[in-house]
Amino acid sequence: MSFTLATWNINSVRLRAALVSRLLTEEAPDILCLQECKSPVEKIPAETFHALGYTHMIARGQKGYNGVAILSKLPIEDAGDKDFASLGHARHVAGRLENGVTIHNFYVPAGGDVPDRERNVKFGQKLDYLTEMRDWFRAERPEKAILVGDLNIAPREDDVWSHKQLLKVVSHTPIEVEHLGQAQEAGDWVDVTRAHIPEGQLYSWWSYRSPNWDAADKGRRLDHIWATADIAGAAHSSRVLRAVRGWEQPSDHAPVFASFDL
DNA sequence: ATGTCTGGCATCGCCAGA
Repeated sequence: MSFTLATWNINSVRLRAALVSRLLTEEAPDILCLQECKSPVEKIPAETFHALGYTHMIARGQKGYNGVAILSKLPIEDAGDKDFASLGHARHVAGRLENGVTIHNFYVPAGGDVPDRERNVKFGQKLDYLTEMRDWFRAERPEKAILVGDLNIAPREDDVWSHKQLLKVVSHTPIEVEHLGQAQEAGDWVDVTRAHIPEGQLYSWWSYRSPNWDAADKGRRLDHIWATADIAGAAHSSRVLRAVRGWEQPSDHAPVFASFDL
């Protein structure tokens, strides 16, 4: 069984339903995982995606913030969700394909502006969220699983436009990178994107606040595709669709793709 | 500090979150 999977922080699935349709039409991934849908599940334009062949949707939503969804051409069953750090947020949902592969779709908390949990509650929540992910993976020992999403951390020096200038900026601080690394290690997760693209600067997000995002290229790789070690070797063809960041009224994130031959 | 977006509403201008 072969399939192509994509992950994309859409920053409002209702406002950008036409962009989702365009990606589904032009790139036709078998599975698209969305984050920041910012919509209750019942208001996601599922019929629009259904008409394009995405007849399955598993989603968790809330009013205004967060929200994750998995759109699929392939049959997929709901495999539950977790509310790490007990935030009461819709930040995770899992689906299981007929071949037994589980897909986890995550939206890790952004963590606010100040990288100090004593002064910024949101930063502490982000670290707690990652710690609870780690503990869950330690207990669960996931197999035949894929984890995607906006993890809101750019772990490597070449995942940001300036390692030095971002060391104290939330998303690239050493403590966040350490927490993410522990969660990754606990689940024996392979960073599929970097396994395929090991060299060079690679980003999936460019701030709305920076004009000329393309020329300035002050990006960060916040969006990830991981796979457990048992199936990571079946992955190939990873890529970031940078051009999507240049579409009209875009999300500030570009979609990340990978294919699997299982 | 600034920049730019989003959804929500004690809504038509502001706020929080990112």
